[in-house]
Amino acid sequence: MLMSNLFGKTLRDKPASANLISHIFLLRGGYIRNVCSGIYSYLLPAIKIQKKIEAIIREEMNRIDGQEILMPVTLPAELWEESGRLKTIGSELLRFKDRTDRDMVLAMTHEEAVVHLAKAEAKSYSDYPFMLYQIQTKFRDEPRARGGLIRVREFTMKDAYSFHTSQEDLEGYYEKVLKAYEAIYKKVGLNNVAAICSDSGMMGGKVAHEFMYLSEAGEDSIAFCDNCGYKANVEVATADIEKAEGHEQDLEKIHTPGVDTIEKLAHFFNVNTSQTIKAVVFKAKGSPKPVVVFIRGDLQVNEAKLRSILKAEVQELNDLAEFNLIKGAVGPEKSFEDEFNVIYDISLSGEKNLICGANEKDCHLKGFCLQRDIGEVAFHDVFKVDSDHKCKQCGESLIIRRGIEVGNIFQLGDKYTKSMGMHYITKEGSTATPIMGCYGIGIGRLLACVIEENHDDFGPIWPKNIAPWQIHICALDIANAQVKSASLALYEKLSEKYDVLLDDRDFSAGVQFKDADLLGVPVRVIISKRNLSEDLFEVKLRDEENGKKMDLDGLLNFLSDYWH
RNA sequence: CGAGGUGUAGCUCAGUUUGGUAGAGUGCUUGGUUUGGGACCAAGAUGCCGCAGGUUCGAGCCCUGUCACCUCGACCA
Repeated sequence: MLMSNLFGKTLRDKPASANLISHIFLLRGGYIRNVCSGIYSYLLPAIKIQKKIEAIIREEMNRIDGQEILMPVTLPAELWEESGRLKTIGSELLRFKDRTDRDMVLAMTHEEAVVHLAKAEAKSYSDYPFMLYQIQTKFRDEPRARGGLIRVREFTMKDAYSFHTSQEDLEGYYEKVLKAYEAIYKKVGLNNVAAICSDSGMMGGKVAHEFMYLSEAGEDSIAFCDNCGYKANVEVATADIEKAEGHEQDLEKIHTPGVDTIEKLAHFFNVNTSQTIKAVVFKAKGSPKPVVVFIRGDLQVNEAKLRSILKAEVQELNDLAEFNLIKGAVGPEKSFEDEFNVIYDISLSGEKNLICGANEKDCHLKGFCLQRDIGEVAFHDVFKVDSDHKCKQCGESLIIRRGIEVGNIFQLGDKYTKSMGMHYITKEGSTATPIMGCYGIGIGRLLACVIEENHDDFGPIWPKNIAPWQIHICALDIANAQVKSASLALYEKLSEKYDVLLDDRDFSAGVQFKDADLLGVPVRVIISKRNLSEDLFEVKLRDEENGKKMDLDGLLNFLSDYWH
């Protein structure tokens, strides 16, 4: 490839719309261009990298007996009706009608499509197990795109689906996928990835792992115990809060937006406001009753946990007026539970940790004992783990780190096969429902994360396996006939074995070097009058400060060694 | 959906206070001088000042509405 023919320009300035390292370099280097929020065009360098990432993924998927298929992006809404997700998924699923007024969707994931495909083929136990995967466009109408390729609305995803006749078989295969994923991240040059237990969210199912690239730029929070290895997304993480330090000493720091709420709720318990308990009120989608969560004063409510207990979307309420709480709608003859969906956090279950009420404007008092003052109740784990909490397994302090989700794997069970009526005949001749796993990797996001992990001040430093080109030749002063002929000769020679980019533009050394940095090719060969006068080529590796001079044979040996 | 911010040349941004001929740098085109970390000189091209109404003799600037984009939150395979 001649750089004079390469479509797309590098940018000198940091684009105003970008703040994240990967986003800045992707724009500055001419890898991607924005079309509208969360939707990008990919230019040649990004395509070349993406294809190499895809090749690595294909290799690993094939290794665990995956079969590549390709399903459509456009699906009839009936399929989603069957699984029930047409209703349960909100506006992130793009819906539209075709010319005959038929309801259609743009697939954001392909469980429905793959079950539709598989149920017509896999009729016998002997057809199982099998795994199908594709690398294909997904559309998710995200409420807010962010960070360049980190969070987009249209993207390429590898999604895989496995089908099994037993939970044991699924679990065994799930382990294989987990290993394959670890191999993929390692091969693309992303080392700082942790597999952690996660909330299965809208996908359903029980066991799920997220692969988190740990980075300050991350959108998720993960609780780690560096002592015993416990790790979990804060959405599902738990801790030994009885051993939390300092929650009593820190009382004055505790901020409670709902103090007003607490006071107004207090009389239902026949306690005065100096003994109230921290209460946080939520609205649950589809339920007329407000949800009241009682929790220790130094803890926050984890809305993800609450959502999974209630199996409904929740939204915190700061204004209770709309629920007639205060207007006497609840009299002493009615119990609190009649009017509210009450959740007691497990932080209230210990005798020792007597909680907290509001006596001053925005803090809690200790001295409230739930079991003594209210009576026996059931408790749920609804609190949000924080960094001063102690690991439940070993008692050491937990650390909260940020992460970007670069993949996930789920044991789906029969959620889709059952709802969509997929069956097979067992060895004994009876009918059974297969169970599924599903496994995803967002490729663009992975590419962006590789930049987050591999860059310097001047641009990305692409790992060998996914670099857009193998060798980048800088021809300094190509207007000089000697430089020109030497550059073209070397370009042709190296192109026999390698994927080479030749900067044949008559630009100053500085411009060529800056652009080369932005393209991040691992090996740079510099041809100049100065080097030619010694009959030498200069080789500079992208991740090293200084170059080395060598003759043609030395160069060829070096390259064949480097790219074995 | 909640809070905040920004829309002026391909890109980065000034100009808006106090209404009066549309600006700079960079990029682009041409010619010349240069050639080891975004060189220099000269000449050029490039704008529905996001869009729509309104006020005014006159609007990039004031008013109203609207759209888009960015950040934080909410949501998220």
